[in-house]
Formats: sequence, structure tokens, C-alpha cells
Amino acid sequence: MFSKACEYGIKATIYIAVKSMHKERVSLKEIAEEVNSPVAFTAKILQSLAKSGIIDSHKGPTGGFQIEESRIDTIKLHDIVHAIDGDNIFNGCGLGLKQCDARQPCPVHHKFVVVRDNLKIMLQNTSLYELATGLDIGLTHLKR
Amino acid sequence: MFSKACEYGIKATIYIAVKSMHKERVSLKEIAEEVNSPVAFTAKILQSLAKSGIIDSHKGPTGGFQIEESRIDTIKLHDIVHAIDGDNIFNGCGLGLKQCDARQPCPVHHKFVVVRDNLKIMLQNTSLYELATGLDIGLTHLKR
DNA sequence: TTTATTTAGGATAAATTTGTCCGAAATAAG
DNA sequence: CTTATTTCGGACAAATTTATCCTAAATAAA
Ligand code: FES
Ligand code: FES
Repeated sequence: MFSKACEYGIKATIYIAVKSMHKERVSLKEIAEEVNSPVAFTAKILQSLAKSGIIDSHKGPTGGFQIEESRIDTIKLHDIVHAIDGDNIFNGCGLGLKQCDARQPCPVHHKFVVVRDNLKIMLQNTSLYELATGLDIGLTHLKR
Repeated sequence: MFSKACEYGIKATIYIAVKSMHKERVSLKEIAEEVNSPVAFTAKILQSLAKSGIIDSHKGPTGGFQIEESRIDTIKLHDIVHAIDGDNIFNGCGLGLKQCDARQPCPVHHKFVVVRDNLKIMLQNTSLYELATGLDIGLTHLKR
């Protein structure tokens, strides 16, 4: 469904959000540990999320990653997925046709768009805030 | 969403079904042309679909692929996807946790399972027959 | 200013998926 | 029986994704 990079990116962002809600910056190393992801690969993903403006990064001692508190509830899961995996998952044809178009539909088009839109809406309606809160109060988990 | 192999496999199966409904066997070469897929790669996929019992294959002159007519409406999209991509898409965690379990859920679990189940139900409810019919009467297309 | 710490970024490498090649096996037809 | 045709199956290759390594740049603190 999502790429590995996206899975790591989502988990990392949620973890950063939890820490940010407690006014704490968090290092790459800590993130990778908590998220159970390869450190260097996670670094790349965080780098790109920073460039996308989803998270903030700071170099040097006391440096690390954080998210401006006021933005945590405006950031949606959709934004993270879009930043990492692009929009093929939201607009692409389920059977890989170059263009998904209802006027020249593939055999699964009509049924597939329902599912695809369902996913899109879910991602658009899910805020980083609610995901971070669930993790913070111990209702959900990042490792297993 | 689906692997390339699965996309090709679905399109190929639908095409074989259309031909089978007209009592015709169809060769690998023709399938690959109609589906716009690499010939040798398509061969591997068809081979595995034959092993899974979803399609029938016959060697030699006048050989090719076909699907027993009576089975066309009992085969569901779910069967094809399951045969090629396995069941991770139906049961796997959206964030890649080793085990998706409501008792130890990841942050997106509750929202993700709704979408995932939605997809599963759609695939289970979609018969090869209806997909093949749509293609046969020119309502849908395999290339673009 | 020096040092230690942390992210940035480029080069590589490993793993997986996608795709190719070719000879073997089956089989229909002359 | 021989030949032509078609799928089978294994080995190999290319492309993409995932992952690692190392140096540079920034920066906080001594
Ligand atoms: S054309 Fe295939 S999903 Fe729309
Ligand atoms: S635990 Fe992640 S989707 Fe169920």
C-alpha cells in the first residue's frame, strides 16, 4: 500500500509530534530507535520531510527534529503520504494505465475509484494531532 | 497498490476470460500485445496463475491459455490478487508492523482497517465475469 | 576559538521487483 | 516420425527501492 519509506516517515512524524507536544526536540537516533527503522534511511526520509516543510530540523548540539505545535493539528496524514509517495496512489489507475480517466476506463475503474477515494478521504480527515495523541496516551504503538 | 505483476495478471486474466467466453484459446503473444505487457514477464505470471488453478494452459500448436467457461463467474478479482500479491494487502499493517492486531494497534489501525476491508470486500464482490463482459462490449479498456 | 554534537548530502551497496533469454518439454499436424 | 508451435522453467540482467557509509556543514557550549 505505502512504500517502506512512507511507513517509516509516518511513524517518525507521529513520534516527533508527540515529543513536540511536550516541547521536546528529538534526535534522528532516538527516532530510529522508537520507530524501529534503519537510521541512515530514516535520515533521508526526515530530510525530505523537512524540505517539504512538514517537519523542522536543527543542526548541532541540542539539535534534532520538531514540529511547530500550532501546526500539528493542521497536518494531515494525507500530507505526509503525498510528500513521500507522491499522488499516484490518489489518482493512478488501479491496473497501471498511464492515465485514469472515466471516459476511457479500465475494467476495474468504477469499483476502484470508490476504494481509492475512500482511502484519500480517510487520509485527508486524519490529523497528525489525533495520531500523536493516541500514541501519547498509550492507546497505540509504533513497534511490535 | 498492486504490484506490476498483479496489474498484468489481472488484465491478462480478463482478456483470457473474454476470449474463453467466445470459445477461443489465446496465446501468450496475443495476450501480451492486448495487455501491453512484456512478453516474457507475462509468461511467468500466467505460469503462476496456471499453477494456482485460475487459468488453464496448453502447450503445442493450437495451445494457449483459457478459462473454463463455467468458472468465469465464480472467479473473483480477490482470487487473482491473492494468487499474485499474497495476503499482506488484505491483512497487513498499514504502517508495516509485523502483525496487525487490534489489541496492539498502530496509530492508523482503526482508520486503516476500514479502508483495507473496503478494498477486500470490493475485490471479493467483483467477478471476472463482469469485468470480462465490460471489456467485451467495449465499455472498458486494457490499454491507454 | 576550539570542540563536540547533530543534520545534510553525495556516493555506494544490498535487496527486491521487473524484465529478458534460451533451451527443454509437450503436443498437434503433416 | 518429423517438424513446427507453444508453454515451462531456470539462469541471468536491468531497474527500482531500500539501506549504508562517510565527509561536510551548522551550531551550541566550554
Ligand atoms: S482507469 Fe483504471 S482505475 Fe481509472
Ligand atoms: S496494526 Fe497497523 S493497521 Fe493494524
